Amino acid sequence: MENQTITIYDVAREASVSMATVSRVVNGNPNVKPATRKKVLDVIDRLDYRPNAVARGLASKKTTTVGVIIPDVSNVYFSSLARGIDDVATMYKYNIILANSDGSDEKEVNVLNTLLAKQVDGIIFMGHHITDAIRGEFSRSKTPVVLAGSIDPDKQVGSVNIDYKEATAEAVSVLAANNHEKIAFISGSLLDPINGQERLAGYKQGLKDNKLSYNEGLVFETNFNYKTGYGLTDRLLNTGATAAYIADDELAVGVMNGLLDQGIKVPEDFEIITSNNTLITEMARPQLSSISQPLYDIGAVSMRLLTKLMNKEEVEEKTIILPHGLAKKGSTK
Amino acid sequence: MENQTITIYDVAREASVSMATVSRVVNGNPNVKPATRKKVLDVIDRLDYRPNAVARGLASKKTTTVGVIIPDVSNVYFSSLARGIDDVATMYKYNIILANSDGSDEKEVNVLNTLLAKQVDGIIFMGHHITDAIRGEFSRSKTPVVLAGSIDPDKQVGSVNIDYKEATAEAVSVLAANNHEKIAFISGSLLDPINGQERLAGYKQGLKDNKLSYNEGLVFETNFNYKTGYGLTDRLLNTGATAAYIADDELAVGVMNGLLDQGIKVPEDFEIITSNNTLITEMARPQLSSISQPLYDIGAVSMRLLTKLMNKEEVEEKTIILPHGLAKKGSTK
DNA sequence: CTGAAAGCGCTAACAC
DNA sequence: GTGTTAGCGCTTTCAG
Repeated sequence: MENQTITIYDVAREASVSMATVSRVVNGNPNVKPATRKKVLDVIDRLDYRPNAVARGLASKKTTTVGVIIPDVSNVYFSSLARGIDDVATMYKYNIILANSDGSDEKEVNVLNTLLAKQVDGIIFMGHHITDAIRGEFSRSKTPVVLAGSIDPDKQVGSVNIDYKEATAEAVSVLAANNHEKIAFISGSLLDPINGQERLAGYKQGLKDNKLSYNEGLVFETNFNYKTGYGLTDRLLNTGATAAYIADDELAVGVMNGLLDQGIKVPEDFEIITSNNTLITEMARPQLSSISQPLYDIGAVSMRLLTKLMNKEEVEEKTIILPHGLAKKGSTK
Repeated sequence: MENQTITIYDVAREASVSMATVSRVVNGNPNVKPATRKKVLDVIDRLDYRPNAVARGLASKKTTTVGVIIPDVSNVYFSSLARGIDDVATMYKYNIILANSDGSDEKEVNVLNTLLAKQVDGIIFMGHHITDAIRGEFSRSKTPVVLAGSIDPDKQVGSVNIDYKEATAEAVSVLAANNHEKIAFISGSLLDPINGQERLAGYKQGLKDNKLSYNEGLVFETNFNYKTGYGLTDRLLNTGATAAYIADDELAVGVMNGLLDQGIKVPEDFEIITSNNTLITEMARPQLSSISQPLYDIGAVSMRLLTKLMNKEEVEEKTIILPHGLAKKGSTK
């Protein structure tokens, strides 16, 4: 009972053609007479032959798989991007090797290296910041890279994002329009460009646009976690803030629930605008007003851009900015 | 400016040894004199040599990658499993090819085939039911398979789950203890064994244990979606139900919010127990009481089981049942 | 402890 | 249109 794997050679023999011909029909090469094509196809069917993608990869130097480096798949923000990435990948016949990095600089480098060792045709990177180590690896290898929902001030590689600065400024303006004087800014590490540069700049811009002054005491540098948000209540109230822009939905629900549990009414006593408009903004009560961004599309467009890069097509602009919006719901008046 | 990829052969030449020796040091084979090992390592470092995993895969017939078939990564239930899978995979030096199936029978088969073509060493399958087509592919290939959080009545392949029947019966008993006469059962397709067999059986068992009679009118077959749950309110109330067991968290929040928005108080007028105890049960107000299951662990244990199978180790029991619990929160009295 | 040599299964010129 | 022939980069006997 040998379970001999059947190869292209077996098919060639059975069909009395050369392996080159078999390869041609398998790859849809038109230079094959219909009759022989049919003959080969029949044998393939009879023998239940399946091309070995690994051998093909070695011979052609293309694996039709791309690496996706993600901080944490179980986080809705990232898994939404991942879904968009995979759908477009499938559309273009690519597969995805998904690797969690936990946002750890060290893991990111490790993971990137094993992905490269596996000869992926391209890489999609999601992360809060690009370390020099990662940047070095990126430029050292000629494998195309696209950042999805991640900012690299250097703009050396492709990227797809929304205009975080503008979106944040708008959110702050909405809050300011309701006569709040003290609007808090609650985000993750300010060392991450998306927070420390984009969003913070947008916050300052928003304040300025509404003749409000910037006060460092209203800036909260924390992490994107429900419990963290929930625990922030006292510190937040102590600043005298009556509204807040929050950079993450889970964090925002935490903050809101913390306020509610202390008897603070949202939006009557405190207004909140969050950033990702994920499903949880709808599940929360009151529903959370939010910047809306096309998460699925950011992933999808990233992958589409990557296919072009892998295909060495001309790309007019590899720093893509997608449109955003503002969904007013129950946490603003 | 040739960017010639540097191969094991280059290293061998530079280090004045054979490629066999280089291969040995790269693979940690102990049969190498320390001195030569060092010499080789130095050259590897100097040349910045990186083994080509594809070539290695072809020669060794092992790719150190496993395929993961998932209905939808952007669903927290599945992405939590995926996280457990990836962590253990990384621990054992495997990578994950992640493929979304949308729960479509056809896509599942396609995806399975491309995964097999890519010579994955093993497969983790998540899905609501196992079609004959899939079962056929599973038995045809000798690639080991493990089901994660998915039931196959046939038990031909490995699987990791909790005891859904028992857990559901317990949930129903908790509800019954609060003197509800009409307890609804709200789940997904009853054609899926996990719902139609396990959970429904548990529901009936729970009713029986509490001397309540089964009434088909209280069984809701729907899908796991927030909006669907939200839209269920009228039909649900019309049955006269005053409590419900719900098979999915998003669905449960939908149902609850629908009730709340019609002025029904939870848990005073209506009690709810949901099934997955994901983070959203905590974010909801009131918080949702839930069966608790170790999602991350189900993924992790699945992957661990798969490593054993791939390694041809003896496995005492390949149908693994993990413990569950019941977390009482705000949606029950 | 080390080297030689034969593949792994397929693609890609290059002839005919 | 179709066949021949080299490899792709590495692992793995088998000698020695």
